Amino acid sequence: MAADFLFQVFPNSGLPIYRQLLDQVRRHVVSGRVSEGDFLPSVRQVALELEVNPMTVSKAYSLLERDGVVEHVRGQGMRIAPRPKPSENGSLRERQERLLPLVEQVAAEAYQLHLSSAQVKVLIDRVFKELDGK
Amino acid sequence: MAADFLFQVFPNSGLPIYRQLLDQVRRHVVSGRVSEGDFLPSVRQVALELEVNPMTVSKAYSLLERDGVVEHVRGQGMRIAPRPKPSENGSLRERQERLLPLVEQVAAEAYQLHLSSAQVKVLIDRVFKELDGK
DNA sequence: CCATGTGTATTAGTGTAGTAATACACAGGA
DNA sequence: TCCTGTGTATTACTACACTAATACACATGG
Repeated sequence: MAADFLFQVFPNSGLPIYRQLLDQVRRHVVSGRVSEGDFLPSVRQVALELEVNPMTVSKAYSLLERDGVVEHVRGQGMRIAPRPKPSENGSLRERQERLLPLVEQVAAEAYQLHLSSAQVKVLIDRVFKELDGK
Repeated sequence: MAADFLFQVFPNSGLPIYRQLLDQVRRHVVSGRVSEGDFLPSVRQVALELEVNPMTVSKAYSLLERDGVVEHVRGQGMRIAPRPKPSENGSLRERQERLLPLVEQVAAEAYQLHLSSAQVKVLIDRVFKELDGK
């Protein structure tokens, strides 16, 4: 599948390495670059390629497992997990509540930037279209 | 004006004290609890009331000043700054770009939660209405 | 000019997040 | 069984975030 490598890190970016990896996997998932059932490159493989410690990669993978994005298969590695059905994730209302804090942060920042709710919604559409497109 | 005190901190909440204060000021501003020209309680006043170090309060105030939320008036304290005109904050496009990273984060999380862009936009409306209402 | 009010520069102490080195447990194929 | 491949528990080091104690600069009103 992926011809070139999935990861890239900037050690001096301020953002911790394990978090950079974690975010990149998430993005690869939503963008469809990796799909349910695919295996991520092994901890040591990533560690060698990026010249970081295996434990750092492991930390990213473990957190992804905790969040249900990947699943650990003994002796084989980390596999992209099936996306849970909506019902297993709580009711619509519960899921919206879970997203609320982030949305509040968006609203607060939008206020400072003099952006109306309509203008924010334009952004939402744009970003969602990006994701679906790929 | 404010009959009771503006601030409240939970030292063991995990969130640093200075950030709790900072966020509360921001919320007071967008909610209209404090308005342009109002003075915030002095560093020492807050420090006494909340039993924290004055420097901790000062840190929150300084960051708010850096972000243009308040302005330092020598000998008098921190005053809520006039909200900058949209034009001084960059073009519409620039301001939207500034908000983009947060929106992308929302989209990623919404994906995991099986929330459509329409469902996210409902949330946006709800939160914005909250703010305008006050 | 002194007393009292602002906020803050400087310095230091403490906890913890991030990273790394090592050794281990488990799975699968030769 | 042994070899090699998974991921990880444990431990330790280091940098930095957070907080605090102190002393200072500036403004204002008596």
